[in-house]
Order: sequence, then structure tokens, then C-alpha cells
Amino acid sequence: MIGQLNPEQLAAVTTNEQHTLVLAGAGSGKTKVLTTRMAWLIQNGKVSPYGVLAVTFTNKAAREMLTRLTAMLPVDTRGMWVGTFHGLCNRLLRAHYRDAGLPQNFQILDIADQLAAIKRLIKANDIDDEKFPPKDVQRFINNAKENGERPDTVEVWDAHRKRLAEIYQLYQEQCQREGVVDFAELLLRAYELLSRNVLVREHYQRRFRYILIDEFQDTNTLQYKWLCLLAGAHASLFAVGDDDQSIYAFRGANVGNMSAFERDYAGNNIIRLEQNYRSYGHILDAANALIEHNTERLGKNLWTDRGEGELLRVVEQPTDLLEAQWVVDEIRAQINDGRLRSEIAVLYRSNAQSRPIEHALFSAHIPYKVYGGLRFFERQEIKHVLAYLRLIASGDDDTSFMRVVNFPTRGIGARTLENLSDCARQIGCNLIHAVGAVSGRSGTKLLAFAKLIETLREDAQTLSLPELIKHVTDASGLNAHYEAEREGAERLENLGELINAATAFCAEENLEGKAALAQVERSVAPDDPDSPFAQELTSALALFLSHASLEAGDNQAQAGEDAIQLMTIHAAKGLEFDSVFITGVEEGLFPHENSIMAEDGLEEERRLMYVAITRAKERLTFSLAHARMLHGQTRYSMRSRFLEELPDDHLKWLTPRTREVAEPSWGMRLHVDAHARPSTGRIEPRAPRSISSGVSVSGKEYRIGQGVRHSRFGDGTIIRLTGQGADAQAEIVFRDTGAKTLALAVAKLDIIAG
DNA sequence: TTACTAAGACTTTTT
DNA sequence: GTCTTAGTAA
Repeated sequence: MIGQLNPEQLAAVTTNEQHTLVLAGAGSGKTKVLTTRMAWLIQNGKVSPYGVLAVTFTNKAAREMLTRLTAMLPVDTRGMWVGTFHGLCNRLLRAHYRDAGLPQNFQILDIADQLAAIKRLIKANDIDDEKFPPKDVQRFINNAKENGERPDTVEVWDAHRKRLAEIYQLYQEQCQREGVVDFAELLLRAYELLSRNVLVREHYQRRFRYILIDEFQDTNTLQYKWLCLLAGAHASLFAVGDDDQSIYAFRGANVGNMSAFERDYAGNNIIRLEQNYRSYGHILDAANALIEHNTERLGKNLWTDRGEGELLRVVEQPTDLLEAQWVVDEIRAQINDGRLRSEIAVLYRSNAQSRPIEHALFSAHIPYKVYGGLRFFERQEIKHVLAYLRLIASGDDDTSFMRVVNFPTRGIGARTLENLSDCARQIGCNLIHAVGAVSGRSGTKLLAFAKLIETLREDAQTLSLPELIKHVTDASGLNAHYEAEREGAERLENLGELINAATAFCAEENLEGKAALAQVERSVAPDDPDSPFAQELTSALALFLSHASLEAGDNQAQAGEDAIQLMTIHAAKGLEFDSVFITGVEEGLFPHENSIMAEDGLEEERRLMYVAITRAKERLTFSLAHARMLHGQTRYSMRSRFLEELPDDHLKWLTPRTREVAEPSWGMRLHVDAHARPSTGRIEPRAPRSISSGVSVSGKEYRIGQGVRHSRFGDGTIIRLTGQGADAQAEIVFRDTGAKTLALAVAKLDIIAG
């Protein structure tokens, strides 16, 4: 089991220190260490499977961990808590729903459900949705929750935020009334449960002797607090992560948790896994050199004994279409050389970039697979069925009610629903319970809908889950609706797929035995009425609904087909490919313009590039286009600064490297850019490249790198051009006043030397 | 209630 | 350029 480990991996797996921080570089065998440690702990009698808790961010990672573990050691995994933060918190809350103040059948809102609930709340309370756009409210609430804050503790420093906190309060009341929790609430509730209930807390603190955390750099503040609480004073914490691969700060991840963990727990017990088993030398050296430009690193340098390998290749093309064409031609050549299509990945910063590449691949008849986009359980038709199922399971869930009360259409319009909503508010009950209070013809229609749900609920008693789903799609009219729809064939197929999924789910549940699991829980908590543990076994329907919310399904379709892999760099994290194309390596796109101004934004972009580079095993190709169609207009950009940060001796230019022009104001650009770490003197100020693409406005020619003078802002350099003619705009970095975007037709600019 | 049109967005998104 | 959402006409 431990025979194949290198010394650092071995040290991590067998450490006897209470707490350990493992800095695991890309491709250094992170999952192997994590799973081997679990196996080692169990095999050596340090702990029984029952005392292990391992937490990951994705269901996929959790599954892989269990698979690898059982392959190593015949472990009874039923008593183990291995899962995502959200999955484990859900488990905790189901077991202690009373103490957590939740109904037993509470439903989980995904982001779309949550947004719908917020919109409904804003309407019901006559809140100005111009001042408080639902999306902003959603972000405010989720941010607050991820920091462990409730409406009464969240910081308010102005009237606007004060109002947001009030809306948060209203939202909380609405969720409570409807028996629903959002993703962030799962964590916060579980945290509050543990922190307030001594009995429950001590039980789990006693139980989980070993807590292992994967992708620790991605944890948010609340998750860290949750872990600390769960660990108590005696558990052993084993955190594995890579600060250089922290790319989710924008959604609340706090890399600072790594140094906090070092300070609070691990002390000097930090183990670095730096030997890389994935890539050749040039790739790793380039990645190391790039990430060196970041400050605030815990520090790490990847190395390999596989040899240097190929140089990294760079290609510049005039347009995004030609870039795509070049990439596809190159892909074809690589396939002809015998490379597997599924071992070739095309990565990009933003989803919109996939289009021209898809087009070129399609024209070339090369099979490809795009990752990202809608997932199975997020599809409209699936969410509709799930809404019916939720109403059957709970009934209080107004979001689900609103979703399907008039779908398929039953002549229940907006007016009727407004009436209903008013009635419900007056009575102080949920929508479905207020249907009797609405008079007239519309009231009859509402009653018919309520009766439908009631009948379905009775039917649910006697039907198996797959049978129930089939029955619901028939009785609700969903099937008929999609049969009549011109393009409903695919939706019908998905409904069939949902029934398959339910069948598989039930089979798996019976096999693995969620029931058996509940038995295990119960053996710990004897059947006394004061036990904080839930006594009832949960129904297949309830389990399936949780499953659907917490696991939206794979983002990839049919695996196994040998196809080119297209995805964002974020989606590529954790994956590896023989040959990788990193496309659109342009200023403004990568690093993205929005992140350049954000705090630490540039460092996160650089980590993103680091992640991208370290995906490649054998061959890595960068490509960029000088002109690109974006948001309906052509944008001209220059080569990404990240390419300048890669040492020349790892690069091979397949097209002529565009000319570099001495440009005094370029130095100022770096000065303006505080993230470029001028203190080390590492970065040599480089001039922007002049490119052929220019813009002509009222007789003047503008191009990237052009020096200009503005009467008010002074001298500066054009770093980007967008649009044509009257719409043409230039982003200009002024020596003294920073970056500005100006309309060329309006701004009075003089062309100066450059 | 449906269907068309206009307006606005538009970086990344494990649960 | 393309998609989603909101608003209005039929």
C-alpha cells in the first residue's frame, strides 16, 4: 500500500502529528496521498472507518476517494462520512432536523430556485427591484451566509446595506415558512447546530477522530469554522491543498485559510509534495517561473525526473477565426500522428470563446465535447418534474408551487396567482393551503390543481419511485405537453432518462443501503425519545430529491467517446491531457479585464494560467488572436503579459513574434498596475507590440501601442481598441491618470511618437 | 394566454 | 453576436 510512495508522500501518509498541512502541487499525487492515508489509518488500527470524516468539494472527488480506498483495502465504507461539505451538512441536518429547527422533509434550493424565491419575495414586499436587483440581493445573502452572518450580525454601514439586511431577514422568514434551505444555508445551519447544541457537538467530536480535507485552498470562511468546530480539541486534521491553484476566490474561497490552518493547527508540520508525475520539464519550469510572479505564496517548486520534453509553442494569428482554424489544423495533425482525441484539450478563459473553435472542429468533422453549460438536473423539464415531486413530498415549497401551478398551462394566470398570494399572506399560510380562499372560476382551477397534487401524494404511497415519476409526468400533463411541442422530443427523452436515473438510484440505495446507514446511526443513538437523532427512515423520494439538488449531474455527456475536450480553465482543474491548447492568451481576455482592477485579481488570473499550464503532460500550445469578435464587435488586443512572464528558453514561436516597440509609457503601465510586483524588479518593462490591426477615425489612424496625448489626461498609450467608426473606443493607459476608455470619435487625441 | 419585440447583459461557478 | 428577460400587442 505504501510501497509506491515517494519520501514526502510517505511522510504525509504516515504522519503521527495531530495536524498536518500538505502542500500538494499539481500532479504530485494528492488524491493518492489522501486515500492512502485513510487506508493506512484504518489498517494500522488508528481508527475505525466509523471515526473517519473526509470532505471534498465535488461529488466526483468524493466518489473517487471511496473507490480508491476500497480498491486498496476492503473497508466497510457505510459508516464513513465521505462527501462534499454540502452533502455532509445535509446528512447532519437530516439526522437532527428538530434541533436544527427544520421540518423533516426540508427541500434544498439551488441557485436558480433561490433566485426565483428572492424575486417572489421582492414582489410580495413591494421592494424596488431597480434599487435591489434580485441578483444583487442573492449575492448579498450568500456572501453573508458564507461568512457565517445572519441579518442581525451582518455589517451595515449605509442605508442601502441596512435595507439589504432587512431583505435578508424577510428571505430567511420566507425560507423557514416554506421549509427550504439554500446551499449556503446548509452549511450555516449545520455550523449553528454544532455550535449551539453541546450534545450533538460532543457526539460528533467524539466520533470523528480523523478529519481529512481535500482542495483546502477552496474552503470559505464558514467551512473553515465548521471544520474547527467539528474537530474540537482532540481530532486530527489533515488538510491537503495548493495555494497556487486557488482560483475560486470570486465565489468566496479564502486562500487565507491555509495560513490560518498553519497558524491554528499545523504549526511546522507542513509537508510539500513537489515531485510532479504528470508533465515534462519545460512545462513545469514555465509554470514555476510564471507563478513566481505572485506574492503571498506559501512557496513550492515543481520538479520532475522525466526529462525536459518539448518546448512550449506559441502561435499568434490575426483573428479569432484564424486562431481556431490553426488550432484545428494542428489538432488534425496530432490525431494523424496517433494521438488520442480525448487526450487533446482546448482550454479557454471564458465560455464564449468555444464558439469559433467548435465551428472549426465541426467543419473539419472532428468529434468534440464541450464541458459546461446546463446539467441534467438543471434542465427545465427535469426541474418541472422535480417541482411536482417536491410538492408531493412537502407541499410548503412555494417556489415549486409557482413553478408548476400553471405548467402545463391550466388557465391559471398572473392575476389569479396575485390573488392567491395576497390570500396566503393574509391567512399566513403557504400558497397551496390558500387555494380554497380564492373565489370564482380561477378559484376552481386552483382547487383542481391542489386536488391533483393531493391525489398524486396518495398515489405516491403505493408506487415505487420510478413508477411515481412516470405517473407524475402523465397525470400532470407534462408528457402530453412535450409530445405536442415541436421540439419536445429531446425533453421527452430526458424525462425518460430521469426515470432511468431514479431506477438506478433506488437500486444503488438498496445495495449500499441508506437504510442500513440509518441503522448504523441509530445503533449509536439508542431509541430513547431524548436522542437528538432522527428516528424515521427517510423515503426513497426524499433521498432522491436531496440527491437531485446536491448533485446536479455530470457536466459532461456520454463519456468514453473519443472526442476533443473543450472547456474553460476552471473546468479543467484536476484534469490532465497529453496535449493542451491554451487559447485566447490576450490582454483583457486572459488576464480578464475585469480582474485587472479587482483586488488580487491579477494574481488569481496568474494562478489560473498556472492551472492551465500544469494540465499538459507532453505538449503545450499557446495561441492568441490580435482581433476577436466579442459582444458583437471586433476587439483588438495584444499578447497577454503572462506570455512575457515565461522565460524565452522554454518557448518556441511558431509564428513570428510580433515586433516589440520601445515605449516609455509602457513602463508607466506597470507602475499603474500595482499587482505586477515591481518591488522585486523581476519584471522587465516590456514595450507593447505594434500590430497591423488599427482603427481609423476622422482621418486619424490608431493602433495598439500608439502613443497619444489628451488635453486633460496627458500622455498615454493605447492598449486596446474596440469597435469601428463612430463606435470605436480605445482603452488608454495615461502616464499620470491611469487607464481610461475613450470614444475615439469624441475624445480629442493627438498622436505622438510611439 | 401566447407571441412577438425590445432591451440589456456578457468572466470564471465544485454545491 | 446571441441569449435571457421584461413588456406589450393580438
